[in-house]
Amino acid sequence: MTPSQLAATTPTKTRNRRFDPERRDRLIDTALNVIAAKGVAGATHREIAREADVPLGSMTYHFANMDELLYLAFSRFVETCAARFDVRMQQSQTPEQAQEAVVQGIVKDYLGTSEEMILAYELYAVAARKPLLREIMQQWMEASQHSLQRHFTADDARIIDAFIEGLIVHGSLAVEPMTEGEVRAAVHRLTDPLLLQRKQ
Amino acid sequence: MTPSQLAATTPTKTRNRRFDPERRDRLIDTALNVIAAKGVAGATHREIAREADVPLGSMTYHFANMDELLYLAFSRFVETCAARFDVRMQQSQTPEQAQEAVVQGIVKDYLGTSEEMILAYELYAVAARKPLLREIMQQWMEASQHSLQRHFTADDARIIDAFIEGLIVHGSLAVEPMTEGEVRAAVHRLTDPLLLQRKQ
Amino acid sequence: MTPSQLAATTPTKTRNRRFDPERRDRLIDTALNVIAAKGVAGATHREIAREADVPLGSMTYHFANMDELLYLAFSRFVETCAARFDVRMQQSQTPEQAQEAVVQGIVKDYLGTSEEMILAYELYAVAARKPLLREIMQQWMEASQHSLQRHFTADDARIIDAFIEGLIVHGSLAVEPMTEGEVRAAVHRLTDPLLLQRKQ
Amino acid sequence: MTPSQLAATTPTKTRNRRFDPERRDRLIDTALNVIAAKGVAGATHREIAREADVPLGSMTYHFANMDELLYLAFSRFVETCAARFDVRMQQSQTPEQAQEAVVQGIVKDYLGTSEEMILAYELYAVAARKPLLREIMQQWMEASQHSLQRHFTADDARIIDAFIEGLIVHGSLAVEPMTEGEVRAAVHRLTDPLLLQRKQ
DNA sequence: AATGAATGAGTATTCATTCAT
DNA sequence: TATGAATGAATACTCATTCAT
Repeated sequence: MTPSQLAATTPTKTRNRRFDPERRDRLIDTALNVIAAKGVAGATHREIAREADVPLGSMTYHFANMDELLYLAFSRFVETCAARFDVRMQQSQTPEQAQEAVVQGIVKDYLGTSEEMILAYELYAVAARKPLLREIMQQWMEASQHSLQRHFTADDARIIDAFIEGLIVHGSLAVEPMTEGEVRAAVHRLTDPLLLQRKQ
Repeated sequence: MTPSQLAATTPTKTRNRRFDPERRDRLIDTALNVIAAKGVAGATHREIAREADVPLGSMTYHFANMDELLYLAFSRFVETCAARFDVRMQQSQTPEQAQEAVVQGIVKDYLGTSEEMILAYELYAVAARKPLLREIMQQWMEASQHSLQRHFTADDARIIDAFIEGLIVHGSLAVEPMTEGEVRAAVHRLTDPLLLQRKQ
Repeated sequence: MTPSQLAATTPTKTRNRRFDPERRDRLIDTALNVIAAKGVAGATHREIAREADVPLGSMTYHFANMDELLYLAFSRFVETCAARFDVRMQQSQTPEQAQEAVVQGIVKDYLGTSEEMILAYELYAVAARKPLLREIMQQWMEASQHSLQRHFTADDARIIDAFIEGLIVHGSLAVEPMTEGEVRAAVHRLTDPLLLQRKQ
Repeated sequence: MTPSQLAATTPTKTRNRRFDPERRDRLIDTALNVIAAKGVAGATHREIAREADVPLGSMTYHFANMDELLYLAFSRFVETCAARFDVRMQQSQTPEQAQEAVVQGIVKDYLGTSEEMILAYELYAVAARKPLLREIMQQWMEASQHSLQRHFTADDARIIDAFIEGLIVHGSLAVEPMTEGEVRAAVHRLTDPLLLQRKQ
């Protein structure tokens, strides 16, 4: 067998890329992608390194251990989601716009892309077991309710937030996903009476 | 002292336990316990076998592979939950009793024991990735809505079911878990208007 | 989950077939098929039992161990091959017919079906390591040379037999398999001079 | 006695042998030895690692999977055999020397050492089933015929090569191995007529 | 600062064989 | 007599992490 033939069997080395200042950052994004694709269980150092085209040793150089990386990845995910929802709330002026923003938040941000939902479920599961990640989950809820409090009372915000949660879960795992119309009807049923007595 | 006598003196090694007709069934229960304790990722053949005090080879004798075991375990979990909820609904006579049964279902069956919640989250996460387990999730939803339809229209049942889902998730992962009073208030806010126009 | 759904996951039991007098015989044939399909290494009790639709316990009931089964299977294979070749030689009257019978034996019996060749290679490999199976190999050679001695001297028979062997191996593993014409030319080149001085 | 002194007294555990730059290469050789000793089926990661005094994890670090290792091992084997035969052919000047080189190649290189034959049989068997290894087999044949074409026409080379193959198989598996004299007689019977009309 | 090599613990799964029924 | 249940040893392979360079 000639050396060139041998090379076909062994993975080709495409590297020697020493300078890569944003690698750490890029690895966190890659980690999220891998979690979405294969779950937390499938998000191994090896898999993430391969996906990011980075040497394996680089993983533990940048992150003390997997838990740290998970923490960073899910933090970023939650921040992104929370910020996006806050923009929707912030841009709403009237109560009716706020209602519709909730509907759009559910339909556009979650029901559309299964990737977001998968990440959320992975976070639920892991948060139930690891306190560090549970904190992230709680920050998300607080941020979410904070956004809702731009238009609703604290108590109502909590209820609405829970409702959003439920609609998303149901909407994504049900045999036939909820339509935008169904989501809108559900949101209205809960929030219409609230609007009458809303925060002034 | 004959060898057999000697064996009697030696600390019982729990072996030679050849006949064990309900082992398969017991293993499914053990699997659920292990999933609750360590997650799907931690529910390995070894761990379940150790917990059930059964030789490792016994696992793959009884279950073709891990997915089959997961399927059986989560099926049992879902059946138990669905049956319990159906009893609550069935025992309710008036709409007001049905409302309260929903509240009790949330508070007693889920918020009380974190184990049930953890199992649910694990199921969400794994259902989002494996079609076989997604089916279970969907059967659960259908069963749940079927129970609710004893007292509510199909459309309302779907909304209420989603709301229950959200209250449970929020209730269990929030910094301070929801109290029974808060849950009751939330349920009433959604279902009170429904009762007026309810199924006759 | 209903029982019927569960059955889909667990292998269906198609049995309770107690009376099966030729089972042992059938198992030997099945073993040969499995060896041809998956090699000696892939011919496990489980695989053969599955292929023959027979309970696993039946394997060790009929055969003391795998070596015995291998012995019986390869014996049958060799007997079949040897008998077939002997018929070819026996039916040849003239030296020219014997020559052509050799050609046909190579082309029709081996080069055509890769299954026979695979079984032969598996036998070579295993015979080189296990004395019991080496005996079978030697019986085959003797039978083969005995058949050839109907038309050639003992010394020539041995040479011709080796040549047949080589043509078969080359013919079956080469990039482009030998054609019937090439085989005929090769056989003639070796045996034509022999015919002149042949056994009278 | 300090712990470190204690360690010095304990029998060397051959560990902490971190740096071993030619390990991969050595493992390929060890693999060949194990295949020769126990067959492809017996050439397990564990066995090869033990034989090479290397930790088990080292095997899958160096080779993506067993097939890759088999490929590399048999490639090396075939290269060695082919090179050795080519030297014999290259060193022959006259046709008569070439004839004798063929004889010596058979007798010295194969009939003498059963290890080489066993490796060849294992390769046949595995080549019949795995396309990747079949390629190796074909490269071997091509190399072999290329060497023969230093002295014979392409057509004759193919026939002679097949004949060599058969003589080796027969010679090694027969009840009483062929003698050098018998091999020489056989080779002469086939090649003498060829020499008269040989390549000029 | 960065990484290729290395490793021990662990993974699901397969297996020949035993044995109580 | 025949077999389903059982099991300990073994298999290929993956992994997070360590560490010498």
